Amino acid sequence: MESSRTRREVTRQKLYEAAVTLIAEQGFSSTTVDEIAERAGVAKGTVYYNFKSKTELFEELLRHGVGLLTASLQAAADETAERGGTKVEALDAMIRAGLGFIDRYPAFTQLYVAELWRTNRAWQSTLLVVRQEAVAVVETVLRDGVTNGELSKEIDIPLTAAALVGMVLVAALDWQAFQRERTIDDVHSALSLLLRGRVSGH
Amino acid sequence: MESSRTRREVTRQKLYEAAVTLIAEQGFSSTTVDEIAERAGVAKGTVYYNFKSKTELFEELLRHGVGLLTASLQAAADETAERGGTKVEALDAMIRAGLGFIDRYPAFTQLYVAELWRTNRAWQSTLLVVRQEAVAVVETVLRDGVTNGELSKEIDIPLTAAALVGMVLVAALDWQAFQRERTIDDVHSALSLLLRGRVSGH
DNA sequence: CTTTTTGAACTGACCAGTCAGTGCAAAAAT
DNA sequence: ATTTTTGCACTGACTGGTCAGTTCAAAAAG
Repeated sequence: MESSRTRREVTRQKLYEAAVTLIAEQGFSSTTVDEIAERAGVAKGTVYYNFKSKTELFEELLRHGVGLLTASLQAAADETAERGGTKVEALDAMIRAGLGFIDRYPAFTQLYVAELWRTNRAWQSTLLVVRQEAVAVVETVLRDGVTNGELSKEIDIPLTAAALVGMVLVAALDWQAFQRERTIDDVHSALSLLLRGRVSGH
Repeated sequence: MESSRTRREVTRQKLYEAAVTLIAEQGFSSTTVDEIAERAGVAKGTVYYNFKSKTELFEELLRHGVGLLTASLQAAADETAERGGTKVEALDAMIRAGLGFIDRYPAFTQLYVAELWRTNRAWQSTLLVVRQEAVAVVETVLRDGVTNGELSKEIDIPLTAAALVGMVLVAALDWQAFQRERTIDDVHSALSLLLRGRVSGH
């Protein structure tokens, strides 16, 4: 049972990995279950032994991926706080963590962005929950920064959080897709400059 | 002849409008040609009379939409220049124009973002061209700002342009999807603050 | 002995694209 | 003035193929 959970775990992981790249490339509907099974090196029957349906496989994939992202953002924020860093430093660390995540799981990010704002989809409610968890991490840091006077009281927390997340997401996807020659540090510096307001002026 | 060209034009426009919302909601593959035809109030054959294929309809839709966006960004930049405004003001005006566009065509924006970073798709090359046109407008303003000393020489133009576009896109889509009660001015102020570096400090 | 996986065959719904035919308005012929 | 022709725009039933999901007996893993 202990060992069987492991075997099952391994198969599920292989299926996640196969599904995430295929769906990122082609979208959910034009990715077939046969393709996923083949890429994972597993029989089609196994997919249905492990997941109720193609949709359920996808929903669990979303939960799994956003869980990793949220944990990584939270860890970056916590480390900065422990070191006694400022909130801007925490945001900076979170940008870096976000970039690291996207670098490690570009397909997942792509797929997440592609699905996030769609309405009328089976997994809409799953996405809503999962998005809220991720955005909440950023919002909390912003709120703390305003409370302790480090950040301007004028900022609109939910909108600024969304804008920051968007800035990182889009810059990173663009980097992956169109500007491969850049290093993660290049991207991080560009975003850091924007965050710290050093674009205009000097 | 005059009237027949108009009739075709009207039908195509109806098909664009039907396709854009359906594809934004459901994605390209799970939107059927029958649905598009029904929503447009025409027969399925009419779709194929007007477009070679479902894919071609979609590609022309992309060209059409991004054309509108690019024109609107360019107009904002030009107006600011004519008034003798600064480059930061021009960027600010472009943010506003971008938000206006997204407000007017939310479905199009959604669909554009969902498709932009997908690889291995039939319309990849169309998207590449069309994206470049839009980003180039922002890059030009940034470049001019650096040249005339108004913007920091340290900024990385392509990455900063991508980040700015991303900030606007994601904040606006989030506004449309999750924060409907906000006005366009709220969103604009939040983004303007970020652009002008007034988030940290005062 | 139980859990998990295999693989192949099958079903039934669904869908992109086709095509023979309709309607109609303007041009040409009478 | 009336009839005939032309061709554009559109129609919708039909086809050939695809794919999610099922079934199951047998094998492998533990």
